[in-house]
Parts: sequence; structure tokens; C-alpha cells
Amino acid sequence: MLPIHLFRQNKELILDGLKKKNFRDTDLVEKIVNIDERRRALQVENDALASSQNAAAKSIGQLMAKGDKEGAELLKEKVGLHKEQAKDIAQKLSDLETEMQDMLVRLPNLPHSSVPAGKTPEDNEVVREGGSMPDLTAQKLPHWELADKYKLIDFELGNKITGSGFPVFMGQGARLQRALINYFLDYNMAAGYKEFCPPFMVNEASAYGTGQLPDKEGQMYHAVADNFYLIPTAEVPITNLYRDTIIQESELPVKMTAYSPCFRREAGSYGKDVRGLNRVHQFDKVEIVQLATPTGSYDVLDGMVKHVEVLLQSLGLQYRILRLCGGDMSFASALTYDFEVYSAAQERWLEVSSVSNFETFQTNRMKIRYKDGSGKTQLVHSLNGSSLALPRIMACLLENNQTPEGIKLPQVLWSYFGKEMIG
RNA sequence: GGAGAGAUGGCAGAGUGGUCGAACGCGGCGGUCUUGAAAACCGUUAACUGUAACAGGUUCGGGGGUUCGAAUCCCUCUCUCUCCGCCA
Repeated sequence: MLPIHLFRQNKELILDGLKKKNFRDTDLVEKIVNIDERRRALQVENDALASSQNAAAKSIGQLMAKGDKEGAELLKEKVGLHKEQAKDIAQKLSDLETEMQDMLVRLPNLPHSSVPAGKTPEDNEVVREGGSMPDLTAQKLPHWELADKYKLIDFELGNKITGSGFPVFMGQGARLQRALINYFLDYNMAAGYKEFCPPFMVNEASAYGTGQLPDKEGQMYHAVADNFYLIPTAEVPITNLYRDTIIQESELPVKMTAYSPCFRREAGSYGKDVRGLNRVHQFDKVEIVQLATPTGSYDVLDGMVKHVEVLLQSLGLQYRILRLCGGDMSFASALTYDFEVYSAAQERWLEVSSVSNFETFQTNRMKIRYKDGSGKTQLVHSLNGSSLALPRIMACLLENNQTPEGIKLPQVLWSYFGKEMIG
């Protein structure tokens, strides 16, 4: 959520930012400015009235204490006259506040100055590439065929017990999942991230805090009876751990990591995008989250990007890092780097991580603050990234490492997987 | 699922209609003392809103009500805890 003072001070900045993000409903900005003005005028009126009522009530108390019953009664009548008026103003004020809030939460975050303009993924900017292309001259099977060949994943069985997009991992496939999760968590912990195992369902306030509500209502699974949402990412419960808290500056940056399954309805997806593990409704992911001071948050972001990059290198995958253009960024993000790994068998790039700085967009909703050196409380910046999402990593590991003898795993996984080859 | 208790500042915990934004304690910050630290002592320390700055306003889990006046009384919702039942 954008801070209201920005609308008063620099409306143009907001309009420019929204344009870069290709946000259409820019009328909202003017409406918000307008409502804010009316709201403040009404606030002044309301406060003045409340002030005089408070003073009168106090006087009555004093008169009563002195035993001047008559004087008290007289004053009571006087104050009673303004009650209806005060109530009316207070009601109008609260209506305006609600209206303004509803508009504010519909506006996305503003993009950082380094975000390239653009509308589609084609406009994303390649920051750098790494790793090397595997040699797949002997065989070049897509991961869904490899999964079948080595009995790693049963997509049909998932259809039966739940529906499409809910794969069943089994045998060496299940073991590889567990190996990856453990490896990722250990890697994050070694870098100073504290491990959490959060709830996989959250309440409305949490989903709202990180920006899934109201923006992505239809993308989350909703347990209606209890009004809980299945988490689309561990970012939601983990960031919300600090909702409504004031952090000591000495504790920053807060570094957290968590494994969780992620549930996404992915309404509107189709075709080759959804084949095999490319897009599923339930998948596993290890997430990293940081809370940082406003001055240090972009260094923190760079650090997180490097962290994920080294992790990908350790898996021996060919990757590239993209700086997302305004039109491809998420609602809450100010700057996002996407990591893609190259699937040699499918001959396409697959997104495996997304690392973002949200600045104060989430923390303003969640009221996550810290006391700075001068004792002033201000909002922290929140950042997060996947480190890493499993399905596409698994897809690329299977495809890019296939040999006639089996699938050769990168060395970092050997101890976790228990052996060097799937076969 | 049944019965009961409760929700107050960073924490802990008083306060049951009138100078209560809220005692005492812990913690934090500043100071005295000390070579330095600890201890002791003194002072200070809620958030939000609002203003150029003051003033003013709001907030004692959320919402509503009673009253001139509500942390305190009533209604309602949410959550937590204890006991019983069921159960991984």
C-alpha cells in the first residue's frame, strides 16, 4: 500500500510509476487526493467538536464533585444538543476513510527507477547468464517421459485422487524432492537465515498483509468454512510473523527461510505451459525472506540475488537472470529479478526463482516498523525470493543430466539423495 | 463437541463509570559514580492522526450500544487459556 503522504506531496511520481507498471485505473489517484482533502477538512471539524465535548464532560465531572448538581444539569443539556451533529460527522468521516482505504489497496506498488519499461515478458532485461549448456546428443527426453521411465512421478494417479496439476511423487522421485528441500534449507541456514516451519493455511489478515488480497483473490484456494486460504508461497506466513511489530534496529536485517508446499489455482493457464511439472497446482518451494532498513534494502536485494545464483551454480544448471519490466512485475513489487534455467529437452527457459524488493508496500499494510537511530519509528523494507522452487528445478535436473545409463545428479545432492544416479 | 476464565503499553501486570493515556515492576534510552564495566541512585520511555510548530483528536482484542462522560456497564464478533470428551 502506498503511503498517503506521497499523494499529497508527489502525485506525478505515482502517476509515472503506475504508467510504467501499465496500470490502467489511474483515475484512482485523483480520487484519492480528492477524498483525502475532504477527509482532512472533516477531521478538523470532528476534532474541534470532540474537543469541546471532552471539555464539557470534564467540567460536568468537576461540578458533580463539588456538589453543584444544578450547574451540572444545565451543562448536560447544552452538550446534548451537539450529539447528533457529532455523530453525523463521525459517520461521514469513517465512510470517507473506508472509501479511501478501498482505493488505496487497489493500487500496485511503484517500480524502482531501474525497472525497464515494457508490457510483456519479451521486454524483460537479461542481466547476466551463467552455467553451460548440456550435451544431449544421445537422448533428449522431456522430463515427463523421464519421470515415467524411472517411475518418479505419476501424473495420472494425481488426477485420480485430486485432479490435474497435483502430481504424485514416488520412489526415487519422492526422495529427490526431499533431498532438494533439505539441501536448499541447509544452504540458506548456512547463509544466516533462520529456519521456520509455518502454517500452510492463513487467515484473511495475513493474505491481505502480503498483498494477495484483494489483488489475487481468485488465485488462492479458499477453505470457506473457516475462511482460511491455502498459502501460495511461504512468503505469506513468514512475512506475517512480524505483522504489527516494532523491531529494534539492532535486529535488522531479519533473515528467515522456510520450506512449504504452495497451492495455486493458476486459473487461465493452458497448453505447453502446463505440461508435466511446468505448471502445477501444488508444488514445493523453499523461500527466503528478509526485513531490512530502507537505506540498506537494495544491497540486501543484491545479496539475495547472489545467494540464489550461487545455489543454481552448485546444481550445475544453465541459468539467466532477468530484471522484470514494469508490465511483468507483480502487484506488490518495486524491483524483481527472475531466475530462469534452461530446459535442454524442451528447449525453453523455465522460471525457478523470483527475488523482489517490496520496499514498504507490504510493511505498510502489516505495520512492520523499526526504531531508527533518532528514536523515530518507521516502516522497514520487506524482500523475498525463492531459494528455490522445486518442480522446474527437478524438470531441468532430469532433462539436462540424462544419460543412457540413468540420470546423473550434481555432486551437492549425493549425500542428500543417497547415491549419484537415478536409474 | 461440552463447561468455565480471559484479551490493557516492548514484556509482565494493576486498574470495575469522572483530571486514566493508564500504577508498580522488568526491559530500553540518558545521566551520576567508575580507569572501564557491573551494582546502586536520578531522570526519561506507547502508537496512530494532525500542525510550519504548538494545540487538538483517536486508540486498553474488533464492531455496536448506554451515558454529559466508558479500560471500567450492556450486546455482538474474533481470538487465547483451563478442565472434560474425541483424536495424530
